[in-house]
Amino acid sequence: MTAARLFQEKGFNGVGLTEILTATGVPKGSLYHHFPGGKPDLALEAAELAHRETLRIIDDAFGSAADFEAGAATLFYKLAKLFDLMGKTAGCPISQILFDGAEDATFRTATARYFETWMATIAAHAERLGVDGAVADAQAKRLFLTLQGAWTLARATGRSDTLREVPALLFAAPR
Amino acid sequence: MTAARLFQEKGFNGVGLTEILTATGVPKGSLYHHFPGGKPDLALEAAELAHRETLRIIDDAFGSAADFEAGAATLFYKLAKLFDLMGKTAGCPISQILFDGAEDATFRTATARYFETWMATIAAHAERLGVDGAVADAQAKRLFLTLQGAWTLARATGRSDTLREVPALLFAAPR
Amino acid sequence: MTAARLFQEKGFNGVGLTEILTATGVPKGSLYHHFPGGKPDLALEAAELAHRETLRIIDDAFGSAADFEAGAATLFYKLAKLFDLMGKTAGCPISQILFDGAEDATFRTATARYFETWMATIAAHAERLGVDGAVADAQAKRLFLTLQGAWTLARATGRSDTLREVPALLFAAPR
Amino acid sequence: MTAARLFQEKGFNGVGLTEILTATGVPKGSLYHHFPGGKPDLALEAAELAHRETLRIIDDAFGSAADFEAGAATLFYKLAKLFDLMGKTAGCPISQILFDGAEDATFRTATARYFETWMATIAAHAERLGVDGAVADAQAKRLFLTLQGAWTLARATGRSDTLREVPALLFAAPR
DNA sequence: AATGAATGAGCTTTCATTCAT
DNA sequence: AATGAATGAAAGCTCATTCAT
Repeated sequence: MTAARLFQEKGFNGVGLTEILTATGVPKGSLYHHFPGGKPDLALEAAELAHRETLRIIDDAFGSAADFEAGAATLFYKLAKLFDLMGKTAGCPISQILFDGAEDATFRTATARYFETWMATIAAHAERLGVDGAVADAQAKRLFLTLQGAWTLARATGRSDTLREVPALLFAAPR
Repeated sequence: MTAARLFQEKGFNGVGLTEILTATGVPKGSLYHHFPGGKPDLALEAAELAHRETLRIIDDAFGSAADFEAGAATLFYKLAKLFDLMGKTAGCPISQILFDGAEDATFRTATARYFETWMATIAAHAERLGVDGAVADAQAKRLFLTLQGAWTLARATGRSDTLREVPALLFAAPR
Repeated sequence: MTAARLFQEKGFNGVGLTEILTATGVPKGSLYHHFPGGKPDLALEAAELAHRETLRIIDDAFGSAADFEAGAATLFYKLAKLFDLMGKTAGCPISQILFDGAEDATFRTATARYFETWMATIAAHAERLGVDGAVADAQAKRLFLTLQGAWTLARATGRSDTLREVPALLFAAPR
Repeated sequence: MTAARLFQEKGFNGVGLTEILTATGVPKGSLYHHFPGGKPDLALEAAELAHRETLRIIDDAFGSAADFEAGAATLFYKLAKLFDLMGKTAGCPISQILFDGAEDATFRTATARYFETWMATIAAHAERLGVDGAVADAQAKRLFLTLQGAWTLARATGRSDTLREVPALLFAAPR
């Protein structure tokens, strides 16, 4: 959906309903038929969409991977490519869509749920690829947190390589 | 400044100038004398303030530390405490203040500059504490990216422990 | 009908079609089959309903009365009770339904017709109960005007006694 | 004020802010400077204005009167003239302005206060003109209620004579 | 230098109504 | 005959900014 993309670029408060409506060609009155809750409702659905797309990307990356490290590398490459495609200005869709107004509890809990699903999915892939149970959870969390950070930094610098360099940082770097 | 705090909680687009003015008691017309550029100008200054405060926290944490790991632990504890103090709803001040509208290049470059300063500062502390050159840079970047991610996740979950658990994740977790 | 009641409480412009439809369970599209003229049409019918109900109350009150004064007393007591039942917030149904927008001539003439019917009916009861012709008309008009006024005042004060006190005012008060 | 007049003609819900703004030439943003509470605030002030004007008319009518009946006659003549001047479509300003949404307690209590002031003022004039205490109160109330009713009926019929005929009804009519 | 008043474009949302099925 | 989807005009209100003082 176009709305998801606009939110992802400018954040929940950064996009106006009029802007979305114009961009999509949808007439003004129609929106409240499909999203009776208005803008928050629309954002929630856009987030759900972005969430599912992200899950798909995670599964694609790890699904065909030989091991966890290879899967992670693929994942960051895919995200970097997407980042470039979207104009080097979009961040993590979920935080962008749901996080300007952290005062809204619905938004916060939805965000938490999505993030936890991502971590759980990554952990599941790790286990499937031979990583030991508890280690898998830690690895998944580490990967997720770094991913969030790298997304933010990439947005600031405008460099998608910020994302591509993460796997090396995670697995090759000495401690 | 109060403005910095409001921005940090609700993001650049999430706060209205009126809200800030009311909260600070500053009269409406005055703002444009001190910040001729208007809201962006104010945000830039609030960000600068938040940046310096963050630097101070980093220096405090590592300044009195026995080694890099201990410094990192202290840093995350300090941030967690701050997070609780601010109502479990604030995120990284820089991204909150400058990042709704990544379309603004001034905002983006300022953000990048701040982030790089943080990483460089952390790296310098690492070296001072005995971490080898290239390794120090990688460690600093890893710490920064994870910090960003953890801040975001903490905001979503409302749990400051998300931040406190990071050091264990970074240094104790097997790979 | 539920619509009549909503109009009576909030006035023609104070109620939305959606609100009425929701309250009645009638599907959105159906309305224009039964009321091709839309909202005004519905209001007209609601007014007709309220009118007939009012007539019934008038007839009930005077029908079993020993004399005109007794009938009037009963009438005001009935209306006071109804007023309490409706939440102390409803006024004369006809003015509420048809009178926000006096610009509509159809509404105005309908209102005039209803009011005149009420006065004529009361006058007829008066004559039947022994009041002399011309006097009956004056009495009926006086009663009607005071009734309107008392309804309005009752709405403002939220006191149904405002209505109950009218008969004493009309018949016992010295001049 | 123009706003008062528009409200008086169409009721609180019957007038749009835009309509008022256009009619007065006042720009959109200005309104909320002078009336921070928005439309209700504006309505409250318009009502206050109308209230004072009404008081003035009452005082004018009774001030130069030889006795209470003469004062009442003058009052109704003045109101009838005003009614014609305003296009035979305006009703009691207070009920028109504050009464669509009787759900608003502020509106209701303001209305009650105004009405009681009117009655008290009329009663005071009555006493001054020689009417006995308790009788004066009853007379004032009777006059007020009938006035309200007549205003409504005049609006429905479009005949200002409805108002002019009230004094005869009140004082000459046999009982 | 400092400010409260003023501004109009824009905000999200609701409205009464029409239409394709 | 009956209806949920669709519609754009208008609703009330807030916005960041400018200006006369």
